[in-house]
Amino acid sequence: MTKTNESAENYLETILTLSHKLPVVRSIDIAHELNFTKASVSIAMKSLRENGHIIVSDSGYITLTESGRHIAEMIYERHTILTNWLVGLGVPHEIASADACRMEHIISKESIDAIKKSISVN
Amino acid sequence: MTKTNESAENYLETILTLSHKLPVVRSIDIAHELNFTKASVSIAMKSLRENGHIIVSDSGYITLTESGRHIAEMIYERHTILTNWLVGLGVPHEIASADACRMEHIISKESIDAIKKSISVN
DNA sequence: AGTATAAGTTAGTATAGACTAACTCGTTCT
DNA sequence: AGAACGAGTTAGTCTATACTAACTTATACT
Repeated sequence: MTKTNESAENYLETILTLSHKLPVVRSIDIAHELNFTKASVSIAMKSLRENGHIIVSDSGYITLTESGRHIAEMIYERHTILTNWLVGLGVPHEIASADACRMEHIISKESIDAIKKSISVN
Repeated sequence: MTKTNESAENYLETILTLSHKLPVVRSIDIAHELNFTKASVSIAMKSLRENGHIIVSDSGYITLTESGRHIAEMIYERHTILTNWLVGLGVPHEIASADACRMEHIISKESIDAIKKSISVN
């Protein structure tokens, strides 16, 4: 249930953010958002389903489970922290966000906490 | 010649740092340093050789070419910047260095420059 | 000389994560 | 009814990277 690769984290985060933008989230929406093929998303959703991170309704509507939401929110928070911090250093938002998207999966809890603290101090 | 994956960058950086610690650098030294097998390093060295990033002598001594050193120094500088910056935020050195090791390959030039600038200001 | 050891190489395997092509359904439009 | 489209799935492929096992070679030691 806790097993997550970088790619799984990314999908979960995307589901979370799409759920804020769209009435329902389907595989095809994720494919469009990430510029992946339907096939790739289909396989990824199968894996997320099997690991208990999402539930897919008969109509194909995807919702996060407890564990899925937990991961998605953690990653999303990291994304926000990293983006804000880079933007604060003068990095253009577009670039900051793209960098955050890659860093959010690999940075340690210690480092992200330290960054968070340093931002709140300013 | 300019093609570098994350793994190639890592090998080149390791060759550079080992060359500061050892009289000569061999494949086996890299394997020990990175905790990879001889076989993995052998294949990686073959690829670095083919891409013109290293030269391997008859005795198996590895040296960086111009392009190899260029990449290695760039990555090493990033490593130093990121580590120092995280340590400055209160992250233990061990953890900071490990995080830097992963971030150094994926962060944009813009962001690394911004971090560098923010450190020199302090 | 003959064996042991260290280093390097090769062949074949595994995993992650994307892709294309081709198929199935179900809804919609004429 | 029948074609068309949209969404999802499956099978098979590709690349990057690491692995194990087995081989070669050269040095080194008794």
